[in-house]
Amino acid sequence: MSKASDRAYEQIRAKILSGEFSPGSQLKEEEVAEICGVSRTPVRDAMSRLENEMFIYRTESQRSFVSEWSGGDVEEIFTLRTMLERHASSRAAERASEAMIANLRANNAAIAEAIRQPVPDVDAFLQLNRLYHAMILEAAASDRLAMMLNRLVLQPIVHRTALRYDRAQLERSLAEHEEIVAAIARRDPDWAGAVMTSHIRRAYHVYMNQNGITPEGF
Amino acid sequence: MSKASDRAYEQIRAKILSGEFSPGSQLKEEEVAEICGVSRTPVRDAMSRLENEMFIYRTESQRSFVSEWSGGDVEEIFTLRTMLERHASSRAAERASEAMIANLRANNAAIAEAIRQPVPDVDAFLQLNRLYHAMILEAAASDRLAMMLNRLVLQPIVHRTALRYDRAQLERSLAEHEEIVAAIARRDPDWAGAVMTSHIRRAYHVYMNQNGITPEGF
DNA sequence: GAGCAGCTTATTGTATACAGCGATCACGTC
DNA sequence: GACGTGATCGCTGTATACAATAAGCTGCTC
Repeated sequence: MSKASDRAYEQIRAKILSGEFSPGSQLKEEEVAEICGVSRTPVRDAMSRLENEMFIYRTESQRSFVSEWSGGDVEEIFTLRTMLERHASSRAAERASEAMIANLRANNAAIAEAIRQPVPDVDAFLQLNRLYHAMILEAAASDRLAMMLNRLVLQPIVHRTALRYDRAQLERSLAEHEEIVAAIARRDPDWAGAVMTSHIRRAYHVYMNQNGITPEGF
Repeated sequence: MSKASDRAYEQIRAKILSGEFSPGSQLKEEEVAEICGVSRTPVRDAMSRLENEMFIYRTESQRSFVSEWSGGDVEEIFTLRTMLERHASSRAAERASEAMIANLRANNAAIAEAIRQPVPDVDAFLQLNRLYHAMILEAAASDRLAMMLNRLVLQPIVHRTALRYDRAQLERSLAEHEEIVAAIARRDPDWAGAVMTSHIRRAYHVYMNQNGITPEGF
């Protein structure tokens, strides 16, 4: 969107994720406006977006507070993501054009190059990974699905910076990406959906382990 | 939300659904503000909500237009609704408290009474029906699921006023509601999910028939 | 006559002032 | 001392004025 409103959005979001705005604390428009160096108008805009994304919630009297997240929320997000992404890849298997399939393959090749460096380029991996999921979503050709999923995917980035990737995990992720493309190319929605399901579920368990929520290995 | 912003939202939405704001036409904030008798501020609020619900879309230069709907959109909405409501009723089967189950049963009893009048009370049916789905959603205990589903359910009301209900259809709908509650009471998520799936799919086909999109009976 | 430059106008973005509503606290009453 | 009741104040909702940006038009050039 527009500049001031965007900057406000990014800043507030960053402060929530970093903990500077702690869970449960109240966000007052005027106060936030001063911090962001803009007026209340763009702040209100930003806050309504953040409310949609469930970073903040409002009481019945319209006061805003930073959402408090539990392990249950993380589970919920991944469960919904699983359902939606499975559906997206099934649809993609039915609808993707040859050009889209070629693009997916090219993306996977780029990922392979990024992670097979002497020291894997994790930033490049993450970016290409996002792009890959976005391409699947585009191939699914469902605006509403895209909207729901995008809102959801924004969220679990909470502790993302803390995630550690070893080479085996990166390779496994790539192998799944390739299998999904194969399933799409063969026009097999069940296959595509199944691989995507395990792809997301695995990501979920990696996430939970790394955040110490489930102590045992997998 | 607040009063002016809410009224603007309702008015704009109504005018879109009635066709007074025709698909593809531009909505200018000032113009709409005058029509609604409020200032641009609440209109902007309302329009951003409507954008979220995909009633309107914005160009890259931030101008707003009324969305143009196709049969594909309707299919998409029902498909997503099916997936989400199936999930909701499965979760409800795992989590609903005894009190909630009792409430669901009471609701179904109220529906029975409404539709078994000499002339069925369709308005009461529709309201109780909405309540029923809201209760399932509450029992599912997933805020994000609720948010997604609510945004989706708002939409297909497009031609709702045109829907005709005969007694057999109402009875069938009630029977499904009762079966879903039975499945929840038995804590059988697959059963609950399956009945809900067919419940929504049937509604979809009724809708399509009544709007003449699929000519053949079912 | 086609295409581009620059101006004009239409529309959205932001700031600010004021209105309204609910929360909170102080005071009085039982 | 607890609880209701009223006043104060803090925060959000709305209106309006102004700024910025993009679309469209006009007239110029080739």
